[in-house]
Amino acid sequence: MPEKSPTIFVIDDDTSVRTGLTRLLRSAGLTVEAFPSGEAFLQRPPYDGCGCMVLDVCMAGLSGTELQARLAQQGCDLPIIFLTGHGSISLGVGAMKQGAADFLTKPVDDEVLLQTIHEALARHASVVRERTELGTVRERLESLTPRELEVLRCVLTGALNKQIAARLGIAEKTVKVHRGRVMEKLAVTSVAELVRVCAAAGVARDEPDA
Amino acid sequence: MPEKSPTIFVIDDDTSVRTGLTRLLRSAGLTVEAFPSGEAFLQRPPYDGCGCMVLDVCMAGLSGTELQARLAQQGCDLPIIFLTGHGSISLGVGAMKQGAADFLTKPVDDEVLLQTIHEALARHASVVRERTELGTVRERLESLTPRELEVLRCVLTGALNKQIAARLGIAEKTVKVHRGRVMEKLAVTSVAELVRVCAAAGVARDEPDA
DNA sequence: TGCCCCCTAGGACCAAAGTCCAATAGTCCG
DNA sequence: CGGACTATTGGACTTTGGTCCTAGGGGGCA
Repeated sequence: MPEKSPTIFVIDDDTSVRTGLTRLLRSAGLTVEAFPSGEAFLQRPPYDGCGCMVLDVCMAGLSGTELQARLAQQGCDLPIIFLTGHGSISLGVGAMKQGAADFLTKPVDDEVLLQTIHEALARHASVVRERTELGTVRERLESLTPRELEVLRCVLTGALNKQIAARLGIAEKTVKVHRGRVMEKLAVTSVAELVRVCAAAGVARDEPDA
Repeated sequence: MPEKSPTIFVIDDDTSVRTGLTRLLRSAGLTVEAFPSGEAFLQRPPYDGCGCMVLDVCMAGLSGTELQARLAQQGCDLPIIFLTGHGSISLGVGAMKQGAADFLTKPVDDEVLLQTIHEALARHASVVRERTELGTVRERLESLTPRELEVLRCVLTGALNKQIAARLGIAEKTVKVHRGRVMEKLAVTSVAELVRVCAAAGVARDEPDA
């Protein structure tokens, strides 16, 4: 199936700006959802697809940067393009330090905005892809029993089965069984693959000493 | 031995600013080198230790952002803190997008600058550490013969010795020999370690099909 | 020409990993 | 109480991986 088309979330408390932006982006073939405030956006069920946000810095209630902080804290990875009427350098630089995709001043040139959005979408597409793959691996990792996870951690250190057995106080035979199940559950066929998927998923390996 | 103390490179075409900054930073216990222009800094032998740059945006000759681009292109990873008298939002945001550590407006508060520098140094220290480790691995990788490298790439895919032998058209025995030498030269004792160091050094693995 | 490095590889083994079948025991849940 | 799941292990093998020692052929270099 084709990927779901990316969605642009426009958030601005000025109705005319909102409708103007929405019209512009829709006419460029983009899917748009517009909100009059950060609070309104937060009401929305979390979006986990590809997309980006176009966010006014200065709004009543939650400011743009406050919303940015809130979203970051929630683990939302949508790239944020800020728009501002009367911003300052430090505001812009601060937003960028917090991970904003860009920070544009109003009135913004239509072409520049579209260009910026497309760059953000392109970068975000790969972020989403990676996140999705990571999800699969995480799911598989969670199907491991505690013992299997222990064995996995040892395997990641490069320990031999007999060393693992000694560390866990069980027979080498048992280690082999767990190890086999780990490979099966994680759907890998070699230690090389195993190390890679675990590295991607951030599985800590046991410290080899102790 | 203790790490060499980090060096701050101050670049500003205004002599009084330069001496002022130098004095401030030295009194804070930092090592400083000051230059009147980007060109002057580029004359200097490349610095590969930990440090950071404090760079005026607007200078005759190479501008701050031009120097930033030049350094990035040369692979210099020193964090850059920009200082500007009359900057614009887009200038600041652009510098940040290009990877600047921060972008401060003059007159800059002494405390803020020192704080910013210390943050940059802290982050750069780990970058340097990582770069150093990477260098060791790269060196070892270069000591591999072409054939050993081929075998390594196959091993990273998780292929069995016999599969590697088939793909390279040699005896399994020979694969073992190469493989053993690879492990020795890279100073690792397990496939798990091998995969990790190669991932860190960005060794591409062979495509398993073909 | 002689030396060194690289690639090759066989023989002889040993250690490690993985597999199939079978079995015991504890825990948790309906 | 009877499954379902987990953890554990034994036996019996097969396959793989890795290490000695030995050794020939090709290429580059002093």
